Amino acid sequence: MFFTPASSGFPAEVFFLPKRRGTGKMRILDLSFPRSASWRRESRKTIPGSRVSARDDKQKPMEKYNHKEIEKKWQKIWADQKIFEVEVDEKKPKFYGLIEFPYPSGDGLHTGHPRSNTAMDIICRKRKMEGFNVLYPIGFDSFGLPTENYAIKMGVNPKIITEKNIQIFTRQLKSLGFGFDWSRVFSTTDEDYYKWTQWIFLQMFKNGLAYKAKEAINWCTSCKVGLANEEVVNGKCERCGGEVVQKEKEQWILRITKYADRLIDDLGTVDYLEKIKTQQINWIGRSEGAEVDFSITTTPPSTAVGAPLLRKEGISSPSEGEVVRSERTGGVADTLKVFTTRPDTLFGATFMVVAPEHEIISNFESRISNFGEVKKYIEESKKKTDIERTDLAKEKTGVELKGIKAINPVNNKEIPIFVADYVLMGYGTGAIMAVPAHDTRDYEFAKKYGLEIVEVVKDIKALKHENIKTKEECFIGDGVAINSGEFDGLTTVEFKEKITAWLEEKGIGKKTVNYKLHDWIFSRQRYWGEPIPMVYCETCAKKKTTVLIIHGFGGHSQENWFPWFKKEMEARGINIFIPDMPNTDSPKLEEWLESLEKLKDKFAGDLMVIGHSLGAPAACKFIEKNNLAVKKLILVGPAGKNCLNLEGLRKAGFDESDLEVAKDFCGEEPDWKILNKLAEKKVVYLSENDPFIIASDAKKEYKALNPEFIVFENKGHFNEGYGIKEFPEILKEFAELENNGWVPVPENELPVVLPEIEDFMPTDSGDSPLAKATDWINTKCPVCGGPAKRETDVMPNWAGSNWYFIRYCDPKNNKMMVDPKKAKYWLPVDWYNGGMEHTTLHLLYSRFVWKFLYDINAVPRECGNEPYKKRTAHGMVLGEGGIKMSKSKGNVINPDDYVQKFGADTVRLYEMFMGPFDQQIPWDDKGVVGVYRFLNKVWDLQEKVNRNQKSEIGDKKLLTLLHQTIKKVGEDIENMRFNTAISAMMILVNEMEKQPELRVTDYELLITILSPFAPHLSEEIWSQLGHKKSILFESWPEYDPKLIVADEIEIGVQINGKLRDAIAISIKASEDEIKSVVLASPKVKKWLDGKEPKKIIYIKGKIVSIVV
RNA sequence: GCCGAGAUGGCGGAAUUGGUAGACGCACACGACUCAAAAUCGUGCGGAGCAAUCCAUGAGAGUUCGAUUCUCUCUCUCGGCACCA
Repeated sequence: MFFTPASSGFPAEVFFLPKRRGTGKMRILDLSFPRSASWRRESRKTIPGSRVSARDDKQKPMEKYNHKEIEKKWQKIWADQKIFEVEVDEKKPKFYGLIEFPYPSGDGLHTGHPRSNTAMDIICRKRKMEGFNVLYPIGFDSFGLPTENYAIKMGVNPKIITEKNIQIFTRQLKSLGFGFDWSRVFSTTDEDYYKWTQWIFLQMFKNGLAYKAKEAINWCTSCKVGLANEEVVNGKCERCGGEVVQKEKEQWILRITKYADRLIDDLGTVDYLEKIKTQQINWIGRSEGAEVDFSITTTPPSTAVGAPLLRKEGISSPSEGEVVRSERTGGVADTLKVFTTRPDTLFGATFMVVAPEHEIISNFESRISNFGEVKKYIEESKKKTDIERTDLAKEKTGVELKGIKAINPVNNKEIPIFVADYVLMGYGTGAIMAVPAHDTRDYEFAKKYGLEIVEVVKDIKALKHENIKTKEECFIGDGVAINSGEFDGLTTVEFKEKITAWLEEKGIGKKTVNYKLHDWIFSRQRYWGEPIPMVYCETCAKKKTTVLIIHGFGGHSQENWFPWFKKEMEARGINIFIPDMPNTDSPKLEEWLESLEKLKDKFAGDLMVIGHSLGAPAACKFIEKNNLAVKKLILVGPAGKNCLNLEGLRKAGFDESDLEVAKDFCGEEPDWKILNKLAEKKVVYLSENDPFIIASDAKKEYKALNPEFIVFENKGHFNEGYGIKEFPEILKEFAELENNGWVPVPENELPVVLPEIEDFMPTDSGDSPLAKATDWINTKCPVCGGPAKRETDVMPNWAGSNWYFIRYCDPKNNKMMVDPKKAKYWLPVDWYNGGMEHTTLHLLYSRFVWKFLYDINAVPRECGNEPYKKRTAHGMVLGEGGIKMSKSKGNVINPDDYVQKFGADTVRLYEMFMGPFDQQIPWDDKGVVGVYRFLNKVWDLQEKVNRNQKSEIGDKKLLTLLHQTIKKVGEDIENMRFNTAISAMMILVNEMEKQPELRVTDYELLITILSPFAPHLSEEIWSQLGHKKSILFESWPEYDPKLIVADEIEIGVQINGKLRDAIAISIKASEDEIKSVVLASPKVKKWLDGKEPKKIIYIKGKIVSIVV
């Protein structure tokens, strides 16, 4: 280790400090180093070569504690006695402490890991001593790009690298003595684990939360992988910094947006740091406002200015001035829909802006007179990378769409339409109404192009205080309406409400909520991830499914849950028909059947029919009459006379003519036996309080049909009056349907094991490297048994880390994701600590997945709808000099060296002592020495302990300090103020050192409160004090409230606000006594200089302030 | 640009219902032990001054008997978001 320069002749130790991190060199002390004069003097006298033996002889006999031996010994004892291995124990309260499981990178553990791990270890050890059944698990988040990239470079299977890295991490983590339950360890790359990650995906698919769609995705040109929006930072890849471009690709996507509201609202029920909550809320970015339709007119102005101009589908654009009403369904209306959070500024909307990608531009191509110019602008903006687009933010550009105008619905004014890239297609509707008087961006744009600015909100503050000037000419705050016709004088809040109601009434707008959050792109075109358990079957894809919904009496296609359902089905690539039936208000069965027969030719593939209300009997007759083979028949209502609830209908207010209609449809029973044969699967929805159908009768009547009955409490027919907007329960009926040919792998075939391949290189075409594994790809279709191909994309890294904390409760279960009994006991996590860098994505995703699992009862109700009760965050450990640690900078600090040199306890203690836990702190090599000295002092104190004498020795002051320290350490741990807790213990130890003798009980208390921080040392001392059991079985000490009050206190004396004196006085002294003592003090007398005090203020136990 | 956090000795930091600024640790200086070094122990350690004292918590103002703590203005640093309508 050491070498002696031949020229020097000095013992090597004089000149060389221990090896430093990173440099690989010895640090050489400069001989001109200005050491003490005596050192220089003495060093000149030294005789080379005579020292080493002398040192050995005369070294102070003080035995330093042997951290290497002690730490090894206690780590073995903890493991042998399985002290941290826990099981469900209903008799004890549980505590589940969680840290982010590490990614086993090739660099090994760095100093950031022990910071979080030690903190939670301290908390968990304290909880254990407080009597809790503590679960503190560990595992590895082992899928991921760095390993895969390394594998590509070295040509080794990532599996081998991962296993090796995990071994290194395991050894390192064990060397630090964390109280992990190692019996529960797993890695996300374990087949037993990712089987359930895949299972969760399948549940999402079956519940309509996973879909495959062709979408422009963020494509990292360097990693050759699609990224979630969340993974793109400033237009660059979060991971490698490579350029990100848009690429069209079929992707698996998870509907996280469905949970957006709950992900915000439920934050009210958890104990997270405020800033973490804010980050979640900002990321989801919910904003409430209104959608408003602006009609479009062509110039020269149409004769019907202000009337909405509508266009039939298929006609490229209307002729001048023509007004065409579109069909209610299927037509593309010529309105420009905008989203605004400020509908109250509608009167100030003087122009409109659409994003370059907006369809209106191509729809009106022939009417836009300057289309060439527009096209050029669009192409230029497409060429800009995201970075350029943001860089150019200062200067807004755009082109007017000449030849078309929009009409402001509130005042019928014609306003121009622009295309500009400051409007984003991805948010709202991709079009805005521009209100330059009250929006900075619109203001900038209007100024540049000389557009009209109409002020419609008056600043109330400015009205009250005329001298206050607003900073800019454009006022964006709330105020009072002006220039807004009948709405003048309303406050912004009132106005928003009124105008939204007005828009809804007129049918030109509605209240809307928008989110920044997008659905989560879940495909990665890589190798080292969980295979997505889906199979593509061309036969099934061709087959296609047709869904037909027959609405009820007085119904039509645009109401109830039908529009929502149509969208859901279309997203799955399913043909769906919801025809408007003839004479809906006085329907005749014959007419309906005729109209349905006309549709028949359009059906393709398997047919599924839903009959809703009066549509139910119509559906039955339709199928029977036309001898249609139906894959599934769903009836929501009575189809025959026996279960028709005539009494209920009368009570519900239907008159006799209505009942005649019911009789027309239901009077003649369908032939149930034939229907039973024609329909492969039958489901009947019932509700206990449905006025149309009596559930018990229905069950009898439908007996011959042999259906599955689904009974809802209050949802079978109509819910909440007429027309629920969404009916998610029904989606399950379509779960096994093909999604454009995508078929889920049957659950009993999981896991879909990642095949071993040789070439991991991703392709420029955007296909996963798995696409080359032909043996693996070709499989059988689980539905039709024909040849099919496996999905070759894999899941993102987040997939495994979403739910790992659930699996810890029951890591070896091969029957289910988690045993509900165990989940019920351990979950939710009581305290989760991790880095700030994971408080948006990982936290959001895992909360989403938890909520989903909660909804489908995969985690029991008792666990609640939030996975983490409490979430805190630690600051990053920076390299020396305050620079972020990175391999490329060569300043990564490996805790191994410090564990070797100073021991695990020192590393743990230093990581906690270096500064406030939540702030980022640079690592300081020298600082480590301080806590090492402290631990040695604690060890050396053993010499002072009087083991026989348990009675009063030592003074009361020490006892007071001891109990104050117990109090402080306990409180500081709870608040994660570990640095001050350690400092308090240092003060106590310094004080104990000064004592000639120590009571063994006092020393034991010190060791007990120190034990969570420095467990090895504490255990060793504890056993040397004669205890047989681990200190972890000791209870956490309580301080004596009487003892924490000192007998004598020091009180400061201020004269005219300046501190002039301090006097020591008994705690029992009264205010008057204190005042007289103060006034008698010579220093005070001197400063008073004979003057009479005007006022004497006494703050109890703190200060006396004299005013002259 | 917006949101959030922060700025205290040579360094990491402590102290807030407004009440003795600089705890604890590092570094440094001197001393003890040693032939010597390391380790250890002791003393000192914000600045100016021989001292009494004065000045000091990013800068400037204010409230108060008293402000690191509260209010206002400004500067800088860090983190998050970034044309989100």
